[in-house]
Amino acid sequence: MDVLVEGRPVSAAPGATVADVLREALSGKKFKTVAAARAVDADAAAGEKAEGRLLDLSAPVPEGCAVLEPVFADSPEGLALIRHSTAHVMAAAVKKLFPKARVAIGPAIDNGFYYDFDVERPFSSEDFAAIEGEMQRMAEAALPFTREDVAKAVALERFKDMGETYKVELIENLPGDTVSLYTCGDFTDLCRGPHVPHTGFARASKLMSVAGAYWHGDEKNPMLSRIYGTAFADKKSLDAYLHKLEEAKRRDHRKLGRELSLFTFHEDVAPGMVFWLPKGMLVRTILEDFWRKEHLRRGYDIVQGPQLLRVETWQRSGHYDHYRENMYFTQIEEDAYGIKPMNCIGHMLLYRHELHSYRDLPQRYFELGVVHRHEKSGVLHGLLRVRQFTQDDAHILCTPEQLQGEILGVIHLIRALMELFGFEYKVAVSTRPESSIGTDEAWEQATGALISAVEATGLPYEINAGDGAFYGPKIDVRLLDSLGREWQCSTIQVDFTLPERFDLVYVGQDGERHRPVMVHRAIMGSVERFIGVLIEHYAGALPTWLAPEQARLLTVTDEAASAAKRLRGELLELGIRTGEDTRNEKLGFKVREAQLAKVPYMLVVGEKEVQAGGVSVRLRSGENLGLKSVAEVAALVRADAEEPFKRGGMRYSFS
RNA sequence: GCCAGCUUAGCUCAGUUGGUAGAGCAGCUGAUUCGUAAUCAGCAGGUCAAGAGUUCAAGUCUCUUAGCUGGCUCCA
Repeated sequence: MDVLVEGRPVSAAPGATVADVLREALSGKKFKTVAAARAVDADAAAGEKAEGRLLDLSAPVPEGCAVLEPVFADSPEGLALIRHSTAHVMAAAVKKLFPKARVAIGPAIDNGFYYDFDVERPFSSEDFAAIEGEMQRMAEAALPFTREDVAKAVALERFKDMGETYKVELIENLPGDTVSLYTCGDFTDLCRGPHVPHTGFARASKLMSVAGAYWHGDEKNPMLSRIYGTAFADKKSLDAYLHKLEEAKRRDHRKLGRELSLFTFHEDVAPGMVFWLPKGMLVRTILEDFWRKEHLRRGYDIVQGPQLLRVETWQRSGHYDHYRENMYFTQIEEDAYGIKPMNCIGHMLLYRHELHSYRDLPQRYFELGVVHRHEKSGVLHGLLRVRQFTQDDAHILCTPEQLQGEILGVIHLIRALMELFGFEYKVAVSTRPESSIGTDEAWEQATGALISAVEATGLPYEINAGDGAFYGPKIDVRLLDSLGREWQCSTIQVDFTLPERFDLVYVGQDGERHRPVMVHRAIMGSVERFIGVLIEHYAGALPTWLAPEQARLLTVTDEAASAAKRLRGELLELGIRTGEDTRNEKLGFKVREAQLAKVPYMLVVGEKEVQAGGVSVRLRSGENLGLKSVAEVAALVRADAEEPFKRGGMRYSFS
């Protein structure tokens, strides 16, 4: 039988293993880094999309196999295998050191792997040294991973004998009559495979952290002790990854927020609520001003509703039944009030203020609305997950015929904003959750409208089944932070239910009253979160249009102080946010501080500049532009600030 | 909420087997007037997160509470 390997035919003798064929086909050196192989059958190979299946190197070449592709250790697929196998090695080490531990599951994940254990005493990072030591010994021994396929009943018997109750449960729920087991050293585990040939592939690994995790992710189940680790094809890649993590810590918005004096928290006073310092508030103000103007330009009306609404209203809206857990309540005299967790009710009551004609629709209400949501304490995270935040919220009331167009308009606005900042983002459509209100028909209609709108834009998207809001399905857009974690920002939700509950109407062409459709949408999502992601995205060096201090005058000696004060006044007049550092310090020190504050333009004023009536310009990149006049500096800053707006459909009014 | 770890000066962190708290930066004072990432000296700054317990003695050991950090979806 002939098999194609890297485009060349190789003969496979009867009974030959995958390893035999690959060793034959590849030079000896190259073969050493092969972790597994991908086999494609003859009939599948003829098709366009031949995916094939992964095989152990020790497996026999399957009947009818036409193509064998080596999976190299440093390929993404090979890495996943190494990580999965390293999880087994870790489990073996844990079983050796803690014989009572019962094993649950141990998959490879994005940047490594984990394994869950049921132990009397949860693991702590102090256990790592011992476990890593044992793993290292196994890696050096290069023990083979051996596979056996056994009948389910046999496997059940074996794992029951070992007291591995989680594995027993897993086997019971597996389809088919046989299961595959992998043994490495003294440790046998239920596993679909494949694995790397031996534990030598697990030499570049490191345990990262411990965490509690529920069996099957369900909080009703027992809590297991999870150990996270990572593994790479070689030590160098592992070190590079660890270095990258260190770098990411430097971009952490919480650290930068303190260093740049943007915001602070007083966790004991108001956990999960932001105190905005002057510079941070300035960034917010600039962003919000820009955003209000952009909304006015796009036909939105700016409105504002109250913070507190009486509890009866929340009962009517359904929030009391479906969202009470996350709401704050307060009692004054005889009346109970709920602090708004969302802005929609206010906007509906605004709509009810007058009778609307179909000619007035769509009506788009926009509000930078402050909402409070009582999130569980364990999930709070800097600006990215807070309890009080500001939504760039809008509610669009329109006729059913206008719905599609309105959704498209919102998606275009999302794209324009993402392009302005150069964000990468992911789109998902979330469908009806268990706890929800409204008819099946309305849900289907709304979900269909969202999906066809996304498809019309050609953006790739995924479906999150059951992840919708209680009143309607939604489109979500998620951004990534410096560690690659996803944070939801934009959301578009179609709602046929609340207009019903609050009896919203418009008068149609026919003179009859009709029910409008409501679209809830937020683009930044939360101004707090969006700024948090922005800080990490730019590593604190905000683009010039958003920089709280666009330029800073640095004096060389006291002699230049009065000139600096005058120049600052002139720049402020020209609309440049300018600071000054006239302290009695060396220039090098002032440059360093301005650099750390990530001020885009450093303007040095010394004897030379006073003589010439200008400033010496240094950029935060370190580049020196030489002597410039005030007018030239203002033009430079202005052009720099406006630059990002040349890309998309956004407008920036310099003021 | 649950699991682990953490909480010492404004910030970043030391603090030995339990013996009574220390540094750098920041702040204040003074000297210095200096050319593109840290001038020097002095001063001041702490109920060691809060509370309880063990002990002759607790930052250190035990318990409780609060907060923070990382996890808790990705099917052996």
